[in-house]
Amino acid sequence: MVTIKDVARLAGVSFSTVSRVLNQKKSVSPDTYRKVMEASEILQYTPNSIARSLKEGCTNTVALMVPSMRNHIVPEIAQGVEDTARKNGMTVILCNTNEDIGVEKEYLRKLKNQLVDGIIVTSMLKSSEHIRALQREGFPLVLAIRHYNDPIDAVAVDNRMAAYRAMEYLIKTGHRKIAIAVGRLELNVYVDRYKGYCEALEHYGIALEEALVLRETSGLESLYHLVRAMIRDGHQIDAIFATSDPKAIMVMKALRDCGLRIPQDVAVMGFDNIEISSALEPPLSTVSQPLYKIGVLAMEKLMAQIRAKVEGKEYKPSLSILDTELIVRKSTE
Amino acid sequence: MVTIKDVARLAGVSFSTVSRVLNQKKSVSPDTYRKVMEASEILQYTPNSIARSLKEGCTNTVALMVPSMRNHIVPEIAQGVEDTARKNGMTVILCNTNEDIGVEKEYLRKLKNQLVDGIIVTSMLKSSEHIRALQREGFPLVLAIRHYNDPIDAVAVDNRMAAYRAMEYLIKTGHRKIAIAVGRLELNVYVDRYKGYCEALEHYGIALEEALVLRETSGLESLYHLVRAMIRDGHQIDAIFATSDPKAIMVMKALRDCGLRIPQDVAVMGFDNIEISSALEPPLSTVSQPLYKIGVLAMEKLMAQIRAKVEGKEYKPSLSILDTELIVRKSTE
DNA sequence: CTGAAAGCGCTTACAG
DNA sequence: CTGAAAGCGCTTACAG
Repeated sequence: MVTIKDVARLAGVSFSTVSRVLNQKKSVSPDTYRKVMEASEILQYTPNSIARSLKEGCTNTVALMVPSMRNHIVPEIAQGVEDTARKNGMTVILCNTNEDIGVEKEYLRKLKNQLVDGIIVTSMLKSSEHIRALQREGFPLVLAIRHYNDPIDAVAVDNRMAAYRAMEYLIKTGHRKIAIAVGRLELNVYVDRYKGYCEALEHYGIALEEALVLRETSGLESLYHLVRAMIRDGHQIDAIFATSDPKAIMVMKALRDCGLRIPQDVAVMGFDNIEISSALEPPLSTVSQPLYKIGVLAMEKLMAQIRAKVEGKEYKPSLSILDTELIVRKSTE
Repeated sequence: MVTIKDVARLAGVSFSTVSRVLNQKKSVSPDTYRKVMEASEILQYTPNSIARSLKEGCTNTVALMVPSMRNHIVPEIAQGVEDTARKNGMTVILCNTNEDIGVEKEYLRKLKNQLVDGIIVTSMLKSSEHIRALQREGFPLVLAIRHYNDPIDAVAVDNRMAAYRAMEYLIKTGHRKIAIAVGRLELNVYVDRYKGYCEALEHYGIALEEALVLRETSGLESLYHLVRAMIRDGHQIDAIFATSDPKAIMVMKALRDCGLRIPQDVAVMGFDNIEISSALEPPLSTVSQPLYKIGVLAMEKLMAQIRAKVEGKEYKPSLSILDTELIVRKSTE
């Protein structure tokens, strides 16, 4: 391994001079500058960032905490985070909690004092008190997607409003018996989408029927059976609002297996606009979330927090709400 | 930040004793041990891993280099890598090259001397000479999915054989005019799947028709147009072998838009078995790759390499080929 | 303009 | 069994 001392020896100067040349250009003679740069080039020297981190007290590294790589929206957010981090000379550590709050705690403990300058959390649960504690200690922290109205920097969409708009579209195109396939209610995104569903029904004078509320319990498969059971029990429906695209795909499969046509018998609306939604048969109407942008913005906010902390300035956390877009395709025609 | 000195002060011992207690249990009196552990507990002390890394010369961190988070097989591999790393006290850095060899080089340069103990590369291209150079320097390195018969540790599947078996199934179920939707040939996985296609045709005495070879150029959309053009030009086909599931989904869309039924008019075979393949209409026949296991094994091999390097033992790189499985569903019935 | 020194937080031989 | 010292590779005031 090439160190600063090797460069100093080859250049014939002290190693503090090498450091000075490589970091701040001020106060070095042109001749010294040239010698150091040449030696550095010849030896292909790159400063040891571990040593620099220890000295500087910052690592130029952030953690991205995700609930699972299998979650369909995670990769696109990670793409945004990593792109932005890389462009700014930062490195991203991948922390997968597998939706396990114990693993989350473990990771935070590990990351807190040392490895990272800040954390982006996409796995926040209502009960994640250790994350709130971290923020109170002044540790740079940004929530993405999942947030619970804490005074913590966050980037998300207005799930209630987006769901309301999607429902409104279904209602205005003549649907009245609209079921919902809703995700685990421990996640506020699903609570909010469910609220939007209820509010739209209420606003348009449609009674909420508990039998049409399908609650995903154990994975996508459970939804398949709930849809089939609802149909088998004789509930007449003309639309289903699925609170995520993978749920919508499973709902479509269940409906087809019941002999129902989409959209002639039952319209299906999704949420997320994952890549393949447009290639399905029929193409899936859905709500588009700007996932990449959420990743970018989360990283930018985190860097702003880190900068403020280094400069000793105050930073005021805020909630950024990005726009969603209703994508109408054949599944609701 | 709590340091070893704070613990030493509270416990009333020297900081070297604290380190000794916390690292190797030998040669400490029970009383000292107790005092240090208590103080450490009270202060919630965790050793600064940056300082430890600098001293030890290793970081317990590895890099996972991926071509893109949008690549459908990447998240599942990452899941396997991260799970295995975490269970072994290692941390994973996410390096996204976006299929850009310049970014890849940049990352390697950054990671090489310092941050990580080893690298898992899933983005290897035939032309990635800098990766070969790294391996020759003795840097712990494992390739996953993509490899080119270099003497480098690698984990993959036998794409040629898997494609051959998939084609054999199509042929044995009565298909003769089989088109292929093949990915970019700079990736050996597609070259090998294409070879399997050719060999199966040859073995069963079916002539290879260049007009039935659809080469994806710029993204999935290009395939859509190639399929439609082939049909419009009057080429009679009874099956399409798509070399990945996303390609198969796009192919299915194109066929439907041509008024063709799947599988009655044209059977469709995919490759990868991504989660939603079973929920498509019709459910997609495909080849299942053990992606999670590939991630796990890649990480295990990397740890073995790192261990060998630390212990100064020799390590012999090897290629691990995992089994694929042909999944027959309705799209080829 | 440049070198010697201190110090970031730790680990580990080396004395005692 | 335990403390003092050296040193990992760097940065940055401090002298000169």
